[in-house]
Amino acid sequence: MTRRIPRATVARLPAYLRYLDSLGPGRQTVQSSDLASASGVNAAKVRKDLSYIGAAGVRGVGYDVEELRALILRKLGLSTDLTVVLVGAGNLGSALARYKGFDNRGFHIVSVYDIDPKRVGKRIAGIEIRHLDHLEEDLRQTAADIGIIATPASEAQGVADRLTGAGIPGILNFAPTVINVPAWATVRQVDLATELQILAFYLRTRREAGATQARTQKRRPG
Amino acid sequence: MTRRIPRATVARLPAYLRYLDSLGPGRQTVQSSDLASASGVNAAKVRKDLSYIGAAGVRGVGYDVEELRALILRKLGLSTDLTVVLVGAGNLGSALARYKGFDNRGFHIVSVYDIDPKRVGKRIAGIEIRHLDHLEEDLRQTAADIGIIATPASEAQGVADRLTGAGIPGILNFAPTVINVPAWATVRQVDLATELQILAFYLRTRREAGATQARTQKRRPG
DNA sequence: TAGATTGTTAATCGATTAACAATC
DNA sequence: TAGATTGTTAATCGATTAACAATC
Repeated sequence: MTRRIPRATVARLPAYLRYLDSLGPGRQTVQSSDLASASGVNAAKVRKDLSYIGAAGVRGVGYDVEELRALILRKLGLSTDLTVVLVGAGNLGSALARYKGFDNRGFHIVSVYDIDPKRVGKRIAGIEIRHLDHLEEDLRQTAADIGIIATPASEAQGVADRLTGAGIPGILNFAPTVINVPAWATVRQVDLATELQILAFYLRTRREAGATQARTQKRRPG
Repeated sequence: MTRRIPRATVARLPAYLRYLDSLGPGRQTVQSSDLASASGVNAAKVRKDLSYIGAAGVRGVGYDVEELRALILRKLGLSTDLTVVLVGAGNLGSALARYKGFDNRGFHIVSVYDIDPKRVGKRIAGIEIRHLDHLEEDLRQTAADIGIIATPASEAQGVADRLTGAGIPGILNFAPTVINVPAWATVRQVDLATELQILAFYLRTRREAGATQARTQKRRPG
């Protein structure tokens, strides 16, 4: 009987993995406190997270680096590489196609689609850009695990429908719009401008807190 | 006395804003249920979020679109445009420099830096790429609100130190590593490969749930 | 054994949601 | 007035954290 892994824990596992990957080959064990400071959380939380995935630490010693790494990879579903198709070969799409960080971590972009005749037929990172019309037949030949959407917002839902229609269960959406998919599929949304907007909120808050503090300090008798 | 706005609420405000922006000029009011379905949350949550920022809805009618839009912009600290410097003019950095979604939403990239002599002096989106050595003197001339880091992971902490050292209060980090900044500054991290890894987890979980279901169904008497 | 660190409990905190009175 | 929708309460759920017994 497998216990359910909390969402928040899942979201932190990649950070732990990244830290483990950054360690030299000489390192045998890690402590929860190391993982904590490397990923910006509390050591108790790290231990709790690791207990959710069933990691076996040794009291007084820590966790075995290789064992923990393999366990996280397995739990994340990364024991085997995943195939990815990318739709949208514009600005962002091209950068994603060339991004080394995907391939390094076992995500292989197998094809790139666009509808712009000026782009179709060209190559990015060695992959020929195909017309979106070929999507369904290509996927019948070779299924894919994940579709990345890097189109304008106006096209995103239509592309998502075609991706899920062709059986792709996972979508990473970079278009700045919420998309709906069937219940059996999963979407994650990355909105670059949203990130800046959230940052802007905290800048404003800090600025005002700072101003308040300055006023408060001024009021103090010198 | 301003009430503190919860983190989760802040993270949703940009989605509400995006929906309001998508409405035609004819639309006078919106209901919490509209905002809810457009941003994938519950209508009660929308109303709670909006009450945190002090929105004045009208019972039986809804919220005034323009008033709400202006309020969210103000609360997010977007009443005035913000200036951004970008460090790293590689693959991803170049795409970010050209990304229309930033400028559209009031984030103006004013300069781009790199250390590669093959890139320095060239232009992206009309902005000349300058050598990183000029960062501090440039920022003394014209301060900036936000620094975007799009360098390799190995350089990210050093760049963050220089950005905060030059007084930049907000950092959006695309390098796949956690960076530390002084307490008065704010960082947000966007890790593209991490997003795929989290997606992979849910794909695996769904796949296994589906397999279990299939087995269970098989066991049923036909 | 002494020191270190895990694994887990229990308390706390924060976010979500249903439900409905208030009121346009 | 009747219908619609907000604003808020109260219950619930999930995540975080301190603290410490267990144990290598």
